[in-house]
Amino acid sequence: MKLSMKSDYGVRALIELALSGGEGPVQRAEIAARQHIPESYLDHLLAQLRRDGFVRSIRGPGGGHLLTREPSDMCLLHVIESLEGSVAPIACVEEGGECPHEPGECAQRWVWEDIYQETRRRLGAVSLADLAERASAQRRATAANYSI
Amino acid sequence: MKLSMKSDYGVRALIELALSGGEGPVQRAEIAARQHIPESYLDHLLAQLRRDGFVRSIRGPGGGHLLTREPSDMCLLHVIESLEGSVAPIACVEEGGECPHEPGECAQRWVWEDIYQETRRRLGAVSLADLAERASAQRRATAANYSI
DNA sequence: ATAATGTTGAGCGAACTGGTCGACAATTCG
DNA sequence: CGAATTGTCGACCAGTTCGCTCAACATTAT
Repeated sequence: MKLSMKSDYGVRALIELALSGGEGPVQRAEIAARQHIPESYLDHLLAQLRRDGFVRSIRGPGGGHLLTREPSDMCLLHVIESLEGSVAPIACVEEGGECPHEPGECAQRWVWEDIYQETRRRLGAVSLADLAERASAQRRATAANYSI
Repeated sequence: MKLSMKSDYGVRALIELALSGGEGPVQRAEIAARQHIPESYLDHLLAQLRRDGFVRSIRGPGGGHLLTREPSDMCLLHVIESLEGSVAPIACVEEGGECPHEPGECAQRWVWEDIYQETRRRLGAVSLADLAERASAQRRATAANYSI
């Protein structure tokens, strides 16, 4: 029932890009440092996110990574589904899934189906902009604490 | 984000016991056969469920497994938490958890916290009796189909 | 005693996770 | 042009988990 680090890391990376929006491409090393992600692992996540159209990249000196759209136009659900594959808690709940044991439906399925839909609904309601704003507010608070 | 087979199997086993309530102990082999669970694997699940007080067992010939309480008095949440450990989608959301990266709170945590609580709420609202009733209705329907 | 049953723990192959590394491609700058 | 900088891709790897098996043992009805 656990989410993998992929999603956590991936979302953090996107938040970082959102926070640096409009300041040109951000380099892998910088994302990794600021969000404490192993740099060579971040490769894979960025690759996946690029494949699914969340980021684009620029090679060569001065290159880096950029969001393809406005942070407010990207929801957490799509990001997680890109990285995690699916947030279905049990296989038979996904599109076209069937309970392998019982014909038609099994006794538990409706419960998980409900939880699945609710999870998707909630993740779909959160945009990258929401997360970035929260992260930035948090940084300001932390900075204020340090400066006392 | 997947539930393991443990929970699925374990819940099925308990449903089976609920359906056979009042008919004396049910043997491992019978539960396994009726719910298509590998018999020797079922051992571990029953052991766990016994440790956490959902079933008790009687040894020797004529022995088997019984629920310790009324099916209506056991909710899905407790069963799943016994078998799965926790339904927390991310570690920092559990009791006493802290985001290892960021001090205080991380930008994503609130989302997962909400989903965690909602999931627990929904699982807590479903009793074993509900599931057993559904399973039995389904069996009647299947039997009716076959008899046409 | 014997047979039927549950109990326990060791172990196993396959898959997955989190991560590293190295070769390569593209781009910029001198 | 060539060197430096950056991203891209795929192989690989150690460790863990998953689903499952098995063998040895404990308990009890007959």
